[in-house]
Amino acid sequence: MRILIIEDNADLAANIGEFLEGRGEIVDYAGDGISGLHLAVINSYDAIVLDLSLPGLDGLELCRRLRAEESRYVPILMLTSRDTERDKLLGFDMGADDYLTKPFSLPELLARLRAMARRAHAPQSLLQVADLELNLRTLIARRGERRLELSPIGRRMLEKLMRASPAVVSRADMVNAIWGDDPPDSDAALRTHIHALRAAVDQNNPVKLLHTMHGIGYRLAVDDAI
Amino acid sequence: MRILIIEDNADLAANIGEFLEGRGEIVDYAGDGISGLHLAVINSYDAIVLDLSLPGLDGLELCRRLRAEESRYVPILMLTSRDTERDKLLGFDMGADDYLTKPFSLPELLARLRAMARRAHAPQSLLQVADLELNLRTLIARRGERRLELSPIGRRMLEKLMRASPAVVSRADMVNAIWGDDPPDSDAALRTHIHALRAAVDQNNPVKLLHTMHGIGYRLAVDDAI
DNA sequence: GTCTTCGATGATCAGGATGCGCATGGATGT
DNA sequence: ACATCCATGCGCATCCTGATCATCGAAGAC
Repeated sequence: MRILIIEDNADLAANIGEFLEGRGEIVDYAGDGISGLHLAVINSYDAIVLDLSLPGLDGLELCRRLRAEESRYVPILMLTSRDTERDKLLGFDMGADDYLTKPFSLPELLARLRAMARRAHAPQSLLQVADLELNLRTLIARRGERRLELSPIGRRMLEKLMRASPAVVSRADMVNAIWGDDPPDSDAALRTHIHALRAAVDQNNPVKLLHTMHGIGYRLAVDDAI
Repeated sequence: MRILIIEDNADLAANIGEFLEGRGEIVDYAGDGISGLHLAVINSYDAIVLDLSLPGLDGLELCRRLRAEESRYVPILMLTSRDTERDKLLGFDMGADDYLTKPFSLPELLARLRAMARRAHAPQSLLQVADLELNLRTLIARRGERRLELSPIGRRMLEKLMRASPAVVSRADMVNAIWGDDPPDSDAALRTHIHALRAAVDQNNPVKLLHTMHGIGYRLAVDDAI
């Protein structure tokens, strides 16, 4: 998952971030509301951790503005300092999906983030394209009866491609989905991973699913599909 | 937006309704399938929230009957109680546009409703001229049943021509559409690409679509059209 | 009306640029 | 030690371009 942390307490943000990164998530940070909103609009996150009290633009206002955007829906988990704040929040209900009162345990934070993200994708928690399927809960991918061995990056690429299918995923979108703001220097890395993914998906199968759109990107679909 | 909620659980319906009204939406209620279907046919909603399990007429059946109507298409979001129910749904696919498994977050429900409504009014991503079509999402072009092999520049030229059809696209416009501010030195490049595009589109077909307007530009249309 | 003329366009091809697949080895973290 | 990731280098495929020659069409001369 790609997660945005909006939190002005640098120590807390670092704590959360290190923990999440240790569990294989990709984390971006924002120290204030303005830059947080900006990042949230620019990029596409699977979930946002948002502190209620922020300098500049507070959590409630940020939430409201983000929901006002007609763009993609992003699950938001709000952090509050005291129970009283939280109760007040529930009355207001500015559009957060879940709440957590400090102090909290990091494993619980992660669990809630995953639950939110899973619900957000609920109808598609089993992605299917032709005889290829990816279970987002177990993270197991299959092509027919054969189970595919994928690296974490390979899985994310596959997920991105399957969600977009049968549309094309541009190289830029793919790079952004995998590495976010910090892509590797050359684009050779993407080529290498595509190569590995293609080997996993299409090897030993006459029906090819992963197609290259020269100069544009990649596309996952049965060849003659629309 | 005007939204219809068909849900027999009065508490849940009230919850959803209050939330949506708090966000400025207009909400109608139905407590069972029969009255829900009636309301849906009489009025014109931007979206419908439909519980799968209903007394009298269940969600699937209601969905089917509503789709059988020759009237306006209404986006339907189906609520299901358990993942198992949802899996069954995916198999049946009775025409709902989206699914949400209880429990769900209200902001997400709203986001999905808005997304559905927006999608219902989405700009056409399939361009058509006679039996020629170009899918802008998959970037696949067809002439009848035959699939066309196009280069990136060929695709952009075709898109430009199809959008303009049946009007003429001047050479200057075409050059600008493809290369922008940095056109090639000679106009030979454009001629070459037009040649390639003509070969792809009109070869082996008595009905020619790509016409040259001498001294003006190019035009994509059936010969005898205006 | 017909012919002539010349600029505009079509057809074709080869060289060069670019994009991409693929194999390999080193770097990194666990 | 192992998996994973990423950079390098090579070779192939595709694409783009410019050159050249053939053809077409509009406009004026007769």
